[in-house]
Amino acid sequence: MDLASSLINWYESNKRDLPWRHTQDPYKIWLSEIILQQTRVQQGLPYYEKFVSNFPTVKDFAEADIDTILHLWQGLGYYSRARNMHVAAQQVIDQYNGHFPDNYKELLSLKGVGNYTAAAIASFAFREKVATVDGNVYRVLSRVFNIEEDIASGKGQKIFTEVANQLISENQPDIFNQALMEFGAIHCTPKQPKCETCPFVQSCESRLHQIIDQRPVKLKKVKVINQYLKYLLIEHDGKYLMKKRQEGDIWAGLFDFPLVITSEKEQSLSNGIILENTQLGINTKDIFFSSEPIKHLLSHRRLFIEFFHVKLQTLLDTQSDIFQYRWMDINEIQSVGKPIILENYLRKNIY
DNA sequence: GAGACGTGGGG
DNA sequence: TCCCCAAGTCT
Repeated sequence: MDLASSLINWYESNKRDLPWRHTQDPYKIWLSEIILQQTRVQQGLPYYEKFVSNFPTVKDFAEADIDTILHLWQGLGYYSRARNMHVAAQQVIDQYNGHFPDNYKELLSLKGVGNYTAAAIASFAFREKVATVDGNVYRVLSRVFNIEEDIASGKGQKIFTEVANQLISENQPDIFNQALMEFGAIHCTPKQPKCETCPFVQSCESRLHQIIDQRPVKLKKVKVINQYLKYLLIEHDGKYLMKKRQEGDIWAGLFDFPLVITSEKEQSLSNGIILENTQLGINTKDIFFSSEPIKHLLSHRRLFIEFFHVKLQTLLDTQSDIFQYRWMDINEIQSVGKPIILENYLRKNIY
């Protein structure tokens, strides 16, 4: 039996029951694929349910307010996914008459839909014979065929895509794609793969050479930097000063408090630093409470965060609109998307 | 092509 | 505690 058939057999008796496997609706498949990018199934599941029930159709999604979408997305990370989805939904409405494009090539034109996601939608919703090449596929193929090429390189991506498209089932490309990824996700796992019960153990080349733990080859190492964030919770008349974060930085589109960022650990918060970073006329003597530092890890930064509570007796005489600041009460703050670190802190101390 | 972009889980 | 990672894409 060929690899594709064995894989599909394995899949039929081992697959997880996941909601997006019960639909052929390209919209719902698109939702699930974007949500699952760089995200575990367990973390993505509740978000999928939330989005499907809040926006049953791509039209509902396209017409929604981006702030509502980002609030629903809160806690999932990689917020550009949500912003890009909003654009893509509008593309579907405007350019495709409200119907998702039904082929790989056109799907690629949608914002936030790259090689992987276009292949996923094309094969799952329309049975197009195009391989989905994700992290699981890299891992499984690199092990079974002992492919040494760096998966982060352009050459590597080309090689793995070719191999996958060579293996893909003629009649069931959709099931094959699901099966290969599922096999990587729950059987040929990054750590402690279940080689004892693997249907391919006899022919797995990296297993034969005992170098499974060296596959796939991933050379790229992300550099992690330290940053020290000091948030100012400026309160007046039951409202707090916030602003929407702009494009080109983390948490773009989410709401945030004024903050001071330094790359070195500062001993104290001086008036000069506050003024320089926030342009607000806040004085350190207005601070009546400061929290213990909280460590928050991003994939590319180590954040050390402190919260400084400021109570204003009189309103700031700065022109806060110029800096796009606005006063928001607790209800408003709860209703918008915020970095998870803020949501956690507010829940514990303010809400 | 390298780097940026979040969060949570597991060893 | 630390490191790696989880259904990638954009700039």
